[in-house]
Order: sequence, then structure tokens, then C-alpha cells
Amino acid sequence: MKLYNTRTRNIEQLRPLEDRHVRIYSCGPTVYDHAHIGNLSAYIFADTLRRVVAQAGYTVTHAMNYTDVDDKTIRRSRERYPDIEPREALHRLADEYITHFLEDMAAVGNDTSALTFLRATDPEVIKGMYELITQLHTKGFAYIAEDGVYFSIDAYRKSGKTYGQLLELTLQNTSEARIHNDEYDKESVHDFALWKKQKDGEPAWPFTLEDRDGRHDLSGRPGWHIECSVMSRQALGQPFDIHTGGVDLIFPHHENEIAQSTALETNPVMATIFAHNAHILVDGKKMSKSANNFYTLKDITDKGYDPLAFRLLVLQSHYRSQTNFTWESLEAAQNRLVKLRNWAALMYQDSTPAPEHTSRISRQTIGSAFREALENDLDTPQALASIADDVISVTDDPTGGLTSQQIKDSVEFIDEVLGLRLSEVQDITPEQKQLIADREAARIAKDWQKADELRKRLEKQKIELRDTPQHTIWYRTA
RNA sequence: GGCGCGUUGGCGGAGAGGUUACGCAGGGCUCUGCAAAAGCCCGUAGACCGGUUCAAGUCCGGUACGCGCCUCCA
Repeated sequence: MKLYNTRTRNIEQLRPLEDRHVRIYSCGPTVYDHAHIGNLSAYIFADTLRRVVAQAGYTVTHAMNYTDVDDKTIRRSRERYPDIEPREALHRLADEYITHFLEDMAAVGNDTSALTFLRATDPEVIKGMYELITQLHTKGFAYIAEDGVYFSIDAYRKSGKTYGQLLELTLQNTSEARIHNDEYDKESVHDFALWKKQKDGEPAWPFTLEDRDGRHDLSGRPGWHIECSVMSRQALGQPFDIHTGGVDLIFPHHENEIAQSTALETNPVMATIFAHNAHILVDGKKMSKSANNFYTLKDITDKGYDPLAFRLLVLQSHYRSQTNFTWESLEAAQNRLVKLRNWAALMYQDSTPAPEHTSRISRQTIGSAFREALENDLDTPQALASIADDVISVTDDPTGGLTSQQIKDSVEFIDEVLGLRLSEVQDITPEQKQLIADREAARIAKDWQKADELRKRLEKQKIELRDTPQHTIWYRTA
């Protein structure tokens, strides 16, 4: 398994730190609103990565966080529940959007049962953040300011570690814009908040730190970056193998996570591989909440599209390429999905094995082209192409010379790795099978009128028929 | 201003120094009682300008345009 590593800017062989076990951490959602399809594409990437790593023979521990405390969750919770105690309001809002999130995840084929979820406001996590910040403070990597506790990048650098492990940070590309925006009491413009003191009406957790001036009451809430540092360590230990997220998280989020997580360690590596997915664009621009040019899954389903068509659309392009979302391309993906399902339905139907192909195409050989593509930096477009080449269109026989059992195996294998849920295609009922058999009999008797009538009855049940030289095939219409 | 990425056929989107990506849409043919699907074939893609090479979408340099990050962000 090879994967592009942002840290080294190279495609690298995956070498798990523990034998046959791969630990993955994926930056999850901030639960203040519905996820948009750009968010979902990042989770489709993470889910597919986990599937591919698992099928490559590793056991996988995959952790994801919920950011359930930040500026946006706080603001929204106060709007929504103005009369409720702030922490309770926050919790309610988060619960609500976590539910929506899990629904969306399932709808686009992400297996949430394979994930270990952590919440930033979980008491264990809060405790972990308190401990880490305290230690950072004790060791001189953090300092107390007017409005909170900040991480000192200068101290981190002086300890001999690199701030800027994922991208080249120069004075020019970081300071200029930040100087003008800087409204906080930081020692350096690069420094970032580990903990923020409570403001009016905001939820807060007890927090005290002691320095030479005495004990400071800093009750408030965590900074964004510290959440991921603590949750990843609690779920996976450190260092772990793969850290995923969108490219927009490279800086500052992941850079800051690395600094926090490694300041107290001898090993400067937080995770071996940092893997980042490129964005989905709308009209050639990045989709974002702030630009208000985003679509949610509901927008897609409202137009009658299948959420799994969106998954297929995402998988059709490489995760490191920007993808321009258009309704036309979603339509194309939906058509392709329907055709894949029609092929999957063949697993319930008799097929005539063509001996010269049966040995070539099987669960194992889907593997060679398919698996090879996926294990090469998760090349899902190539893998999908190999399905078409090797499986679906090998011979005149629509089954591709596969027995129904082999099709079933192939479909299940594809599902296992791509999560397209093709195997959920239902078999037809015995009654429907009888109708098909009756029509066959009518055709043999050249009773065309009866044959056509039976076909019409099936069409009303959303089943269409194809007569091939070998036999009659059914498939479902939407 | 700094750093990085991209520019492929009607649309989306890959791999790749010499041979079909793939999908969707379109045209033709075959098959078929009809139908539909499928199969086969087709449309002479590779931003622009130079260079390297026997050979370049594919490597190198430059130009133009677009995008991302540098601020919350998948």
C-alpha cells in the first residue's frame, strides 16, 4: 500500500508502526450545522482509505473526532437555546447535528461502525487537554495571556523541533496577513490559543494554571487544535500511522497539532503519514460555508439523486485532485451507478460460464487490477475503470462469463473496498420469477402477445427484461 | 507579496516518453418476434511558446489563465 505523504511530499510505502495494525485519525466535523458535500467527500476519502488498508491485510483502528465546542457551535447553541445553561445548550446542539451527521455518513456509504468517535467535550478529553496544557505550560511551551493560554512557537523551535513540518513556512508567507488581523495578546503572531478564557454567556470548564505570579483562574474552553492532539492520542497513542483531513487543514490546524503533540516528546513525529484530500469546487471555486456556495446531501436527494451516486462521483476522481461539482456530472455518476447495480443484479440470475474467462475473472483477479490501483495511492478512478474492463464488459455475455456466485463474490468485494453497496440490490420474488418463466414459455410458443403482456406486468413492478442469446435477464428501474 | 497545485475530447475525469483510460452524453452497426439492454465501431483531446529525444499530453524551461493555502474551513 502506497500513499502520498504531505509530510515528505512523496508517495510512500505504508509501514505500520505496529505489526499488521494501522492506526488512522481523521479530522471530523464541527457539529453546528449540516455537513456540506465537500465535508462528506473528505469522509468518503477517509472511509475508502480505511477500507483499502483493511483489505490489504491490516487490522485498522480508525478514530474520528467531533468538534462540539468552538466559536460556531457556541454561537449557534446560544441562538437556538438562549434560555438553557450554555454547556447544556451546546450539548443539545451537538447531539442534534451528530445525529444528522451519522445519517449523512451512512447515506453516502461510510461505515460509521468502523469508526471510534470522540467528543471534544467528553470529560476524559477535557481532562486530557487540561493535563497536556498544564505540562506544556510547566515545560515552557505555553504562556498565559489576557484572554487565554497560548502555545509558544518560539519555545518549540528553540527546543530543536521544526514548526512547519507539512509546508514551508517562511516569514513572508505567514506573518504579513496575520499581523494585520492580529487582535489577540500574543507574544508572537504565529502563536495560537490552547485554551480560551470564558466570555459572557459562554460555556466553560474549570481550568487553573499556576506560575510565579500565583494561581490563575482560566475557566473557559479549549482551542480547536488541542482537541485533536488529545483525542488522537487517547484513541490511538502516539505516534500513529495516518492522519487525514482536507488540504485546508494542513495549515494551521495540522501544523499546530504536531507542535502541541510533539513538544513534550523526543520524537518530533506525530503521525507517520499525513494524507490530505483536495476540495470539491462549485463553479470553479472552493465550496465553503463562509462563501455560501455549498450543497448539502439534502440538496442532492431533493433533486432525486442517490447519495451513493455522490459517493461514486467522488470516487471517480482522485482524492488529491480538485473536483468540480456539477449536476451534469452527478447525473453521469447516477447513470453509472444504475448500470453497476444492474450488473450486480446478475448475481441472482443464471449465467453461462465461459470457461476461458471464468478462471481469469474472480475475486482474486478483480484483485490484481483493482487492488493494484487502490493500493497505489488510492487510485479509485483507475480501480473503477478496471471493474469496467475486467468484469463487466469482457464478452458478449452480459455476465462477463461469470457464474452468479462469482458475480456475487465480485460485488461483495467491490462493496467491501468502495462501499458502493451494490450487494444491496434485491432479488426478485418467486412470483416475479414465475412471470419471467411464463414469458419464456410464451416466447418459445411464439405467443408474442402473451409474452409482451407479461413483460408489461413486470415493468409495472419496476422490472425490465432483456433477452440475450443465452437467457433472459431482469434488472430494476429506478 | 510568499508557498503550492492545475490547464486533457460535448461534459466529468485518469494513467502515462512510443500501443484503448474509464464513465456519461452523441452517431453508426450487430444481435433481436418486438423491445430494451448489451457488444462492436466512430468522432482525428491534451492551454500557449520554445527545448531535450529516433519518438512528448507524458520530461525540461518560459508565457498565459485558473485554483488552493498564508484567517474559521473537509
